[in-house]
Parts: sequence; C-alpha cells; structure tokens
Amino acid sequence: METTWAPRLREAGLRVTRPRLAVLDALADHPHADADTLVTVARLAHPTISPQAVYGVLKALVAVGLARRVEPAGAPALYEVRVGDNHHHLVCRSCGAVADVDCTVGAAPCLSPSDTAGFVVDEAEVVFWGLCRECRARTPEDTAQVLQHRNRGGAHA
Amino acid sequence: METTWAPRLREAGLRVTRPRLAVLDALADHPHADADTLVTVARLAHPTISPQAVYGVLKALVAVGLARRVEPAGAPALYEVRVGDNHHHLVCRSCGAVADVDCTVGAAPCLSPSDTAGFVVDEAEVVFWGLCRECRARTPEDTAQVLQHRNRGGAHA
DNA sequence: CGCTTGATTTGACTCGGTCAAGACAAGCGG
DNA sequence: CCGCTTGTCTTGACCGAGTCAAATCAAGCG
Repeated sequence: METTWAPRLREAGLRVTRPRLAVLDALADHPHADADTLVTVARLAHPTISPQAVYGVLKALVAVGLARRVEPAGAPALYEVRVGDNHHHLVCRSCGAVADVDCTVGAAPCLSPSDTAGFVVDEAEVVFWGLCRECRARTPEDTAQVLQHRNRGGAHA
Repeated sequence: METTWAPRLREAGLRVTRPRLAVLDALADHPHADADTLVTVARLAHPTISPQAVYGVLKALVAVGLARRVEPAGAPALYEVRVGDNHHHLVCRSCGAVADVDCTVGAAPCLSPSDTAGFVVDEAEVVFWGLCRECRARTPEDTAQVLQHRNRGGAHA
C-alpha cells in the first residue's frame, strides 16, 4: 500500500510527524488492530515511540476522520483507516478476529426504526457476531457452547 | 411490575437471595441502568449490598439468560431484563440515554451479509446513534457539531 | 535561522471491572 | 426443626485500557 500519508495529514490540518506516519503505516498493514498491536508494529519504523504517543496519534486521526475507532463489546478498541465508505464488521466470539462486511442494501428496512422515540438517528452501527472459519475448524465440539453464550438476546440472521 | 422473581431464579438453577431480588427489582425499574446505578437503586431494598455483589449477581443473571448486557462504545455496560425478544437500541451521543427499538422486519437484508468471509453468524447487533429529544431541545446550536463527531464512517439511515 | 505553536514524552492517575479467600446462608436430607 | 453442603456474598487487592497534565521537542512559518 504505502500511500503517501503526508498530504492527507496536511489536508486535515495536522502536522506530518514520524509517529503519525509510523502509526498510519501500521494501520494500513493491520486493518483491525488494537492500540497495543499498533505500538508494537509502529516501533518497527520508529523504535522509541511510546504507547501514549500512539493513543494521541490515534485520537487525532479519528478526530479528523482519517481513522475510525471500533469498540466491540468486551474487547479493546480497534482502529481502521478504511473510512468514508459504509461498512460493518463481523466479529469472532472465540478469537476476536474482525472482518469487514459491506452493507449491500441501499435502504435497509431494519435501519430505519419505525419508532425512534424522539431520537434523531444519524448512524446505524451493525456488528455481526459469530465464529470465524479457523475457530470453527479448531474447536468444532465447543461451537454449540460458544454460540450459546450470547444467543440469549435472540439471533437475527 | 414486581414480578415474582423467585421461581424464575429457581427455574434457571440459581438460589433465591436478597441481593438477587434487589438487583432484579432495580433492573425492572431502570431498564437500561449501568452497574453503578444498580448498586444505588438496589441499596434501597438492601442497604448493605456491595458493588462487587452487584457485579456478581449481574454476571450470574446474564449467564443464565435472565438479563442482557449491552456495551455501547465509550460508556459503561448497561443491563436489561428484557430478553428473549429481538430488539435493538437507540443511544444518545450527548447524554447516553438509551431507548429500545423493535426490529419490525422479519428478514432484514442488511442483516444477512452477502460475504461472511467464512464466519458463521449467529447474531446481528444494531446500535442506532443520534440525539434524544431532550438533548436536541437543550443544545440545538451544538447539534451539528455533536453529529459531526461520529459521522465520519458514513451515516446509514 | 529562529520563532511559534502544535506534537510528543514522561509519569501519575482514573475508571470499570475482575480475582481470590474467607464468612455466610439457601435449601437439601434427616 | 436441625445441621450439612454448596453455592453465594463480602472484603480487599488487583488489572487493563485509556486519560490527564507538565515539560520537552520539533514542524513549518517568516
């Protein structure tokens, strides 16, 4: 990938610094990484970067819209540079793996709730929970039990 | 409301204790309360209950399916006793208020992702983000700014 | 080159929640 | 009704993820 991030940063009104380039490259290589992973990866390009610097960079990137923060229940926050399009996420209950999924429907009925209780809705966030291919293959006998864990609210699909 | 919780607990294989009844009553009165609120409310019925006891009770209730845990991004977890039906949530970006919203669609297209990347999906979790009636009325001038905050990923509705 | 201002470093700190050991009581058999 | 067993509650220490603040540093301007 190796996009030239510098102009993107400048367009957004941010200065171009080594920590920011290192984090952006790390994000491009690891589409759904948590802060801790990004520290490790970013250190390949910038060995002295501190965890707090990464938090600061990520906060700045999210604030200007260059990155997006995703917070699956029960896991540390993940970050991604794929922004501007409308996509959702598949999350594996077992290993936490995340995959992107496009919303192929223009006007999804379920996403325009009939009774909004006076709310003005500006975004619908969808998370699909399940088991990834690897975890299904690795622990077929546990599948039923794992699925039972969050099945209580009623499955949708 | 004052449902008789005792048989529900016993059916689920749990003992009937004062802390559990207090927390269940608190949950019935406060449909989307966080753990801290539940401690406060439960203490009206059981003044000596400890926060950790509430956490323990909630964990037990969620494990047997008598309660559901909801974790909106950037806020402490909420609990509700409305289980078994399939409903989603409206969350106010400004004050964190939560409202239930039924999914009135039987088979929602967006909830059956075309490409599941090898995942077996068992649940689709939907969170609608926006502003509640009160916050819209209270801070009309801030509305645009607040909405800008998470608008970056592309609004759905 | 040097200034200004935003960015980074360092370290302490907060919050939400978990873990573990012992005291306690629900619900069983007698 | 009594006492036992086992699950539950209490108490207190602990943890991870993330934030805050002061001081240092450097990007980008003139």
